[in-house]
Amino acid sequence: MKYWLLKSEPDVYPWSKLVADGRGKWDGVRNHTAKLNLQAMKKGDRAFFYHSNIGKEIVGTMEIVREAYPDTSAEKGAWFMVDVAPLKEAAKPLTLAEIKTLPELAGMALLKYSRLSVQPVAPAEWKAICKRIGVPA
DNA sequence: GCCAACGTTGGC
DNA sequence: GCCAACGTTGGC
Repeated sequence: MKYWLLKSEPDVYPWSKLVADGRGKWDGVRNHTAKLNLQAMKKGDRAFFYHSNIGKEIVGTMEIVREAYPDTSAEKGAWFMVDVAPLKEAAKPLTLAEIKTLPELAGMALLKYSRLSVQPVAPAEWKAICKRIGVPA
């Protein structure tokens, strides 16, 4: 199983909406590196939901429930989307500011490639973050 | 094929 | 609101 981090601006698509819907389509990704990550996802992989811009924190965990398929929001070209379902809400969200202070998370893609909206998370990082936010790894 | 200009993302 | 990072576009 692989681990990922997906970013969304909460005023566009917040965690609360995903929870209310029970399942969501992760579309609109228009960056090639992010696209490759979407295509590498397997059903059953896990991902963090990160609120960018507002909040700047990891707010919950998700499961990939449908592997990459053509993005229905794309006018042309081969962009892809996946479907996700919420797993656990963070008992205590982990902010970007906190992530920067933790040595075990210093290598995160989130810090190095701040603009990448779909990025991989190392297993050790996944475990450390789950512990911090109070959800089962 | 190079590179300057420009647009977008996202943190501050 | 500003700015850094970085991807894309277009002139040459």
